[in-house]
Amino acid sequence: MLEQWEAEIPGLPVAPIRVIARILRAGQHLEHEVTRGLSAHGLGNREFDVLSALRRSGPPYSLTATELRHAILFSSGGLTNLLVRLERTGLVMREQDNDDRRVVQVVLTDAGRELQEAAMTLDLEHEERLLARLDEAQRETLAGTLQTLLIGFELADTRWRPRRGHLASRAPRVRGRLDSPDPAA
Amino acid sequence: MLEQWEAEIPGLPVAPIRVIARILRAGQHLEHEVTRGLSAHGLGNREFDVLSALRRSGPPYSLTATELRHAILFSSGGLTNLLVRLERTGLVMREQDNDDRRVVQVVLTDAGRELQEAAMTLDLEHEERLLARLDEAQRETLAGTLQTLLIGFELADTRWRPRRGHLASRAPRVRGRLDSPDPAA
DNA sequence: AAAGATTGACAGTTCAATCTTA
DNA sequence: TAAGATTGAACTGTCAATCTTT
Repeated sequence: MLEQWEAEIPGLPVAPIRVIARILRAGQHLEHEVTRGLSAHGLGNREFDVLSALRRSGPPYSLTATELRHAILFSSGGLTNLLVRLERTGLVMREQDNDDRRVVQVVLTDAGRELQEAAMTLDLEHEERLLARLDEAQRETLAGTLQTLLIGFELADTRWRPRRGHLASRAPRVRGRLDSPDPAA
Repeated sequence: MLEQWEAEIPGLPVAPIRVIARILRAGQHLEHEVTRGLSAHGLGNREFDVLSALRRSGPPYSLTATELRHAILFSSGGLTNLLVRLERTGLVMREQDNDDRRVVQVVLTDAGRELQEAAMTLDLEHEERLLARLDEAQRETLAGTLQTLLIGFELADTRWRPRRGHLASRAPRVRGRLDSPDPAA
């Protein structure tokens, strides 16, 4: 492809294509593969992302709709639809926040937690296979470089940037929620 | 995120997430950015991909629908719709192949070629800015590793694999087309 | 005013079924 | 029989407008 451009339009600054087009194309393949794996559980990619975000947030497995939007880079309306679907299948519940009645708390149900864990187990094996061609050093470097890229994107992109914390909250606690009874502590 | 998983489910083999989730997320950001840039020309991501594939194939700027499907990883029906849109706006033309009347040849019009070149100029500048945080060595390594990943995907995925050539034709010629008059040679 | 969520109109994608040609 | 392309149904996503709450 790069050879084609060089032959057609010599001197074209095609360098960024090598990185960006490949990320996009790899992303397409990966998304397709992951989706295929999840379909065994009747889940879509986005549904799984929501369940996973809730699961890893720890008890009480609850996040606000806005937090979820940032976690999965989704539009406001799109998330509402997603949550409606998940609620209809009994995987999450939506409830109004008592402190600020504008916000919706999304809570993972037991069924949702079980499904997420089953799906994740298979998904991780699948992902491991997809990376088979890379050795440990390559994965390490790749992960690091992507991290650098991502930090730039998330800082620059005003669309998804929350006002407080989120990316900045890499300090002590896993996720500082104020109202968690946190019975497991 | 990895810290959250480790805290919630110790020992979970989350390693692949570092790579795969980041590729997916970076892909989302990049797709969004590229789309934003192209919208100035009234083009979508996929439309631009089609025009670009045609442009870089060289004179006579013509590919079959199936070749385009592989170039942009698209479903059969999706491509038809895409081509209808592009034809309606006068950027490509579809014509039946004379040798095999099942196949459709897609030809870039002059207007399509001009629009592609204008859009690409801006897009490359934009992409360059998106990579600003990476130095030359990082880009080089990243491109190489992604290449390794992609080769694995494209070999394994029966969905998009053409019967002859395509990826396998990394030998002498850029793209071995049999019927090109190739006046530029 | 401004933020959070929802709604409805709209566009784009995939999938399965179909048609034509090899 | 099979391959290439098209069609139509169903789904999913974005966007702009709206409603409620702060």
